[in-house]
Amino acid sequence: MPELPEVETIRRGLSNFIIEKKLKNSVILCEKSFIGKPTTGTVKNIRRFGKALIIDLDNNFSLMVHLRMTGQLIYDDKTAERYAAGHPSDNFIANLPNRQTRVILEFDSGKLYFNDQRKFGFIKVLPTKEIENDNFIKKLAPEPWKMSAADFYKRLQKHKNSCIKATILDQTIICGLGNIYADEALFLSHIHPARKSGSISKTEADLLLKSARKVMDRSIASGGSTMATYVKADGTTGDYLEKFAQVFRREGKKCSLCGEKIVKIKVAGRGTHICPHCQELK
DNA sequence: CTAGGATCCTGTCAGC
DNA sequence: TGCTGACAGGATCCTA
Repeated sequence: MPELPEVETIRRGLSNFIIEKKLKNSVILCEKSFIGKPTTGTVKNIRRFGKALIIDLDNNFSLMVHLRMTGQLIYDDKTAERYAAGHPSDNFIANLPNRQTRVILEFDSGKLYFNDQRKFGFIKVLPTKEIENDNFIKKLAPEPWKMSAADFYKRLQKHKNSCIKATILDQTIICGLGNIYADEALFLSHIHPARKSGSISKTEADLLLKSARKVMDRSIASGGSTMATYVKADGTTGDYLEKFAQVFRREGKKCSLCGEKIVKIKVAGRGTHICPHCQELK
């Protein structure tokens, strides 16, 4: 579920609450959701690699958190408001723990709940120095801001027989986009998601890269695409979908550019939203 | 090596 | 009401 902007939003938000707090105990309610040996230590830093969140402790170990499709992190300190971010669903955070709570990280003050309906996500403990050698982390491609147009074009050519949407969803080709921002970036670029990557011109690749940066920049600036069902202690409410999304989950509504109806199709095995007029399948 | 589909898991919703 | 299949903001594994 959460894509790069959501994870970045979580990183920033959570930093306000758990930096310098001591992790004292890990309650593992679902074995599958916790990889490695539980550890204790004080939180020194929170980093992000693509959609993965890294919580560095002062004992040379780090917690890697990947929310995958339905993960949520909710920090609850009885003395403060609750901070919740991740997969949008209010019933997840109504009572804690609840039946979707997989792990509880207990700090010297407050608890961080890891909820995950589908159990695809995980928290993994590993030595801090090995984070960048982790199988998932080390394969990640650069994020759009760090990739040149020429490099991006070259990567598309390498996967010329895949459809462009599948290509930009592959984190080893370009890192950070998920289903929302892939659809939005392709719409802004007037590119049909089912086109072969090899058919994308240099000009189109350049526009697509810029669009990817743009949709994610906007989302980060508005606190992610999280819906207003969140309880956020810092007062922010992610509203990218309401404010900026042009196609995602807007099937049946009018395209903001031409007025034609947005339709939902299936591309690369994923629900995909397009304006059939603005995004022609050449 | 690439490309496409199945798969992990739980929950919800549309349609019969 | 009860059942069934499709689908879900991700990534990996298996096959050809």
